[in-house]
Amino acid sequence: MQNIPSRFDSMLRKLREMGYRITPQRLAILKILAESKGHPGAEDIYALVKTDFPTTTIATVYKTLAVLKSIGEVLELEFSGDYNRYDGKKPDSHPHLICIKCKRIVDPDLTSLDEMAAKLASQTGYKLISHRLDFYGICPECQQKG
Amino acid sequence: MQNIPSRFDSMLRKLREMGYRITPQRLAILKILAESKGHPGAEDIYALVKTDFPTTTIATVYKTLAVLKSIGEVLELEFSGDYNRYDGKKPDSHPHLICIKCKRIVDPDLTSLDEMAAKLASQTGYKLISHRLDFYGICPECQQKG
DNA sequence: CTTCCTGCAAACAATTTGCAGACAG
DNA sequence: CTGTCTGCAAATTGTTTGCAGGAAG
Repeated sequence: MQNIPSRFDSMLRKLREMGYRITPQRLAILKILAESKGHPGAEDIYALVKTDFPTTTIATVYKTLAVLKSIGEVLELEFSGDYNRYDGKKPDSHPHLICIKCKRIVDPDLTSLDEMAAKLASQTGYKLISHRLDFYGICPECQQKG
Repeated sequence: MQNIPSRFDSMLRKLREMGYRITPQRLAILKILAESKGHPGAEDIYALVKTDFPTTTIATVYKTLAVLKSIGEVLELEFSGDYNRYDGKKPDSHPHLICIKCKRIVDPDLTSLDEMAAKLASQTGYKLISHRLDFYGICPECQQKG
């Protein structure tokens, strides 16, 4: 568990380090990413930013997300049908558990994936950069609702 | 390893069973999926079909892929930036090893994922339907080319 | 014959881009 | 001041859809 201020601070520091300008819109987006418990999409973030900065547009959100992606401070989960989801709390590759009904995404505790990756790299000669592991299923709540 | 005729035949049989019509275009697409060594995208398939059936359109390819997906005879690998890729040889969830330079996708031999999934299901109460495990890296050839 | 499929074109939706004016440093 | 960022609108791209004619069964 990381506490909220530290993620916000480290994102902010990294932005400064890399020479990016600190604008109110960017601060708002950082705050949302650092605080959001789930894995919001661009539109979710946009809706939240707009309450404080009504003139903001979705393009600004996407541009800021692109910057954060490029400096490794946000993890983008791509979905070709649905919109992409963003994880600013744990920006490095990690497994996700996705409910195909309610679309909720949670982070399960899983070990042994790193060992698997290391073995794979030595077996194949690939230089592994990242990975993606998603499990698709139906969460307990949705199972009850039928 | 499955041999080529059997995948083609089982796809064809499944289509028949489910009451879908067997058209020359569909046969051509089945053949491509059953024979292709890689993980072609819709445009790749389209280009191949067009050599035999010049009037075919990409819409037909997508519609056929949708049918095959719905009966579980093809696995769709979604990418939000790039085009999706299709695997007709092994239509069930399995790990992939993706080169971020040349975009080649291969199937590594990995065990232990099923155990991991089983443990996850019992720990979380989710009913797991499928999963997706992609490793992104740089293949040996691309490492040499710099 | 009847229903499903094909081919064409237009529609879609998430994301990206170009540009002029605004603002951070 | 200067270069980057914002906001707006238009472009992009892979994929989907509606519909009329054509073919499978």
